Amino acid sequence: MTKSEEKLSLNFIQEIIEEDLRTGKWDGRVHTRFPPEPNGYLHIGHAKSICLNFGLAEQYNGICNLRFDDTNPIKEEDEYVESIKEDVSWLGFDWEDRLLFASDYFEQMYQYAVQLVKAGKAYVDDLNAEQIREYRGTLTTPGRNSPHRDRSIEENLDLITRMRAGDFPDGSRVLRAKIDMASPNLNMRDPVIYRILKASHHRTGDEWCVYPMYDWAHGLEDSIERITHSICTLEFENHRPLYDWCLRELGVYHPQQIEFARLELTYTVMSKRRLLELVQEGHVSGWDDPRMPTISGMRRRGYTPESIRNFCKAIGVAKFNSTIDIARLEHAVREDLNKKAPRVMAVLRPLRVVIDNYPEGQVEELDAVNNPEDAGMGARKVPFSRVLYIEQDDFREDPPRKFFRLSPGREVRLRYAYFVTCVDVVKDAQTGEIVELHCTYDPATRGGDAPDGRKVKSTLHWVSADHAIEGEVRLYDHLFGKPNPDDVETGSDYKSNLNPYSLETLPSCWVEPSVVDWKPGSRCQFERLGYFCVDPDSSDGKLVFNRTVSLRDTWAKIEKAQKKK
RNA sequence: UGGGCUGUGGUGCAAUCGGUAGCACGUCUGACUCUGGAUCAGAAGGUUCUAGGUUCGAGUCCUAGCAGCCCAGCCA
Repeated sequence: MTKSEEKLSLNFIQEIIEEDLRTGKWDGRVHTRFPPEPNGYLHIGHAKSICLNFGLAEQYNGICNLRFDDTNPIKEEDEYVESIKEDVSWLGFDWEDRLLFASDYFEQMYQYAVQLVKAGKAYVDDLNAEQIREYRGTLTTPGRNSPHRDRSIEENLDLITRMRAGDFPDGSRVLRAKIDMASPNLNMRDPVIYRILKASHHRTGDEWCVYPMYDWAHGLEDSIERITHSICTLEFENHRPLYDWCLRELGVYHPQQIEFARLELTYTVMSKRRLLELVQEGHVSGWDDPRMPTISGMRRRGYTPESIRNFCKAIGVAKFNSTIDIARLEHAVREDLNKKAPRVMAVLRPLRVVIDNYPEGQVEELDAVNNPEDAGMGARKVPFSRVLYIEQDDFREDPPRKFFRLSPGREVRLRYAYFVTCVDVVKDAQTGEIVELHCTYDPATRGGDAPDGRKVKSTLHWVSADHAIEGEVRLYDHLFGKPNPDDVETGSDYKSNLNPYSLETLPSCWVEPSVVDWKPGSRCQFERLGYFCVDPDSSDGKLVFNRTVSLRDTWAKIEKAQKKK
């Protein structure tokens, strides 16, 4: 996309920002924030928000804070803070010196609450949670005022002081904003803004026993940090009137809240609750299981930060609740890895091949290009010898139509090596299973080109049996079998759609020796198969590879179409 | 007779604040190729939720419907 095209199609948030810049609403400033609650791991949906907030700041010469919205000590942990920091920075964003915590504003937020009480706009309520719910009314009927709604300011002040001092047990009292119990927006029916929680906080320890609720805290955090555009997801639209009310009543700096649609992806689930459930029930190996849509899972799977950022840019930002086809994510990694990943040959399901006319004991080091897309990535040597492995899929004794690979009597090219022709098929006497192929090679085709100009229909990857190193390969597929995991029979839940084939482990594959020293995280393309990366489970003796994504596979499509007929 | 938001090809997003629907992903052809990859060229696919209305002209404006999503935590 060129600059001028980008200008022509601004998303609705960019439009707001540019208008603000034009009118000087924020003195030309753009200051956003990414405000995660440290109660779980980040996923690709958060990546959309991160790219949006940091991206907007970058685009308009502004800044973006990383702010932990840690107002509920019961759910929050340092482990999550650390993983979130790692993920945001891995994605390529820098919060510089603006690593912030809502908990650092607890005193100020409390003082603001006192101010609200003094203004007669908040009161301490003795109703319990159940009673508050009853008094709240329903979607179609108005609520009723609490009997404690009209306490004197003095009494409220005394009560809130004692709440903070720890005089009352959990749940016995709350501080409520005094707004309107008949409002059609339930969030405005005297929302609770402080609750008593005698819980230890991951940063403030036991300093506090009252904690602010989201609606009270969030706007104040934005205000204190002098955020200009407070970007959040659609479900907070109903909260905006309250966000505005709080800041207006206090008469403080007042950012603009803007809501956008959260990301949904086909074949996966995105809610923290469900991801946690998958982890806890052992459907996946952990938050960083390569099948998870978490940032840590995708990192382990082999996704690059660039591919995720490109994906987020490509899907756009709007207010329509949409579901993105996971093929777009896969497209984004392929596009990036195609340019960056060195090519390697590996055979996943080995079929032994003996080159009958190749001298026993001879080994040749053949030249192979590391990346045809980038000459700068150089070349390497791969050893060739008399006994090789090729992919089982690359041979058919009885080739169907349009099958171009090896079959009896047919000549194909071994990549960077020689033309070979299949002359014999050896089968297991008992099972009839093909155990070995015999071929002859044409010495004149060394390197892969025939001096007489003859062509072959296909090129196969291969490894030398004596030189290849053994490795484990883990193939991943979609976590769920249906585009929409919620598409279930009545009575069962999304988990009944878990894809039983989402992980296939191939314990003994053969990889060309150039990868011996590779470390976890290294990425490559196994030619003709897909993009892979070295998993942390690798040990000195044995490398473990994760398949990030397969290559586009035209033959698989043809085969599938043929089967349908 | 709760309120808020949204509705454009299979999917996602555009359309210079009325000018006659475009891009991407996906799908399907073909070319090229030492990856059936990549690349390149092309095709199919939309009565812009519906019905009225304003206008020379409406995806854009008006009216009335319909559908979907969100809200009754002392979660965020």
